[in-house]
Amino acid sequence: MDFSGLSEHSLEACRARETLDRVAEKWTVMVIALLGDRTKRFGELKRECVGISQRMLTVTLRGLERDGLVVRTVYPEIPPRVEYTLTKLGRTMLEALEPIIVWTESHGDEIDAARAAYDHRTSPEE
Amino acid sequence: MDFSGLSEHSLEACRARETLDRVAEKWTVMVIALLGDRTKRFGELKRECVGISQRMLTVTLRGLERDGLVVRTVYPEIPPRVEYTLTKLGRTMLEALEPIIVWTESHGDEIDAARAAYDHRTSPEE
DNA sequence: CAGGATCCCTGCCGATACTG
DNA sequence: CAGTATCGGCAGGGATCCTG
Repeated sequence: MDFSGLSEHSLEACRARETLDRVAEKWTVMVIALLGDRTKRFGELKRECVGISQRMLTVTLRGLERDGLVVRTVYPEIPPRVEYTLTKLGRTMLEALEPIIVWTESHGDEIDAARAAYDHRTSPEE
Repeated sequence: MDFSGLSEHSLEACRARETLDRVAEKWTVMVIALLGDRTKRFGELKRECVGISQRMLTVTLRGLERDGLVVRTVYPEIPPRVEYTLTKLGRTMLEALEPIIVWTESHGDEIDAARAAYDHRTSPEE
């Protein structure tokens, strides 16, 4: 594992953080993961992204489209139908995301435990 | 690659997102990566995290300590010396982070290009 | 040196209402 | 159905000043 690019060159690091901001955008990872299955419609994503607002789904999808991670296809029908699909770039990103997604799923408990222990140490009262 | 856990169970997905929020915290990834080299002092991290404020470095490190990803060691000297080290859990997280860090470094240009093309399509004026 | 405490402002994001 | 537009709260985070 070589992180010299990150730790030695601040420019590289800044660049990485810049791109990571996109990953960090609250709903990005979930939307990308949901589209990993297959092409989906707007309403479908909205249903599966529990808790997301209509506005944020739109904003997130626009951002992903802008970054070339997702393609948006509009079918001129009534009622309208819009489908979203991962691009090739989007799929490589999902692959790169997989380890950290798996990590969060398998280490969530450890973090909760560490957090509880920390909170108990710092404020044992109550 | 199986993301059925993410796409089929919204609870799992929520859980993952919750943990990912921590990863998303503006400086988390950079600090973790910088500590990947070796144990470092507060001032050292501050110098290497170009652009971070003193406050945010403190806040970030406290969060990481709380989550059991980093250990904080205070040496009772004058002037004070405080060192930060990745825990075992922290190192596994860094490993899981590596692919996406590498991805951002190697696909930054593609994203920039896609973005420029998108912006040109939607607002060609100027 | 390594922070704690304050002030303050920006922009993220949710809620709501409206449209092709 | 799949958006756009608008308003508003509030928390993330920067700048600054102070301390053991």
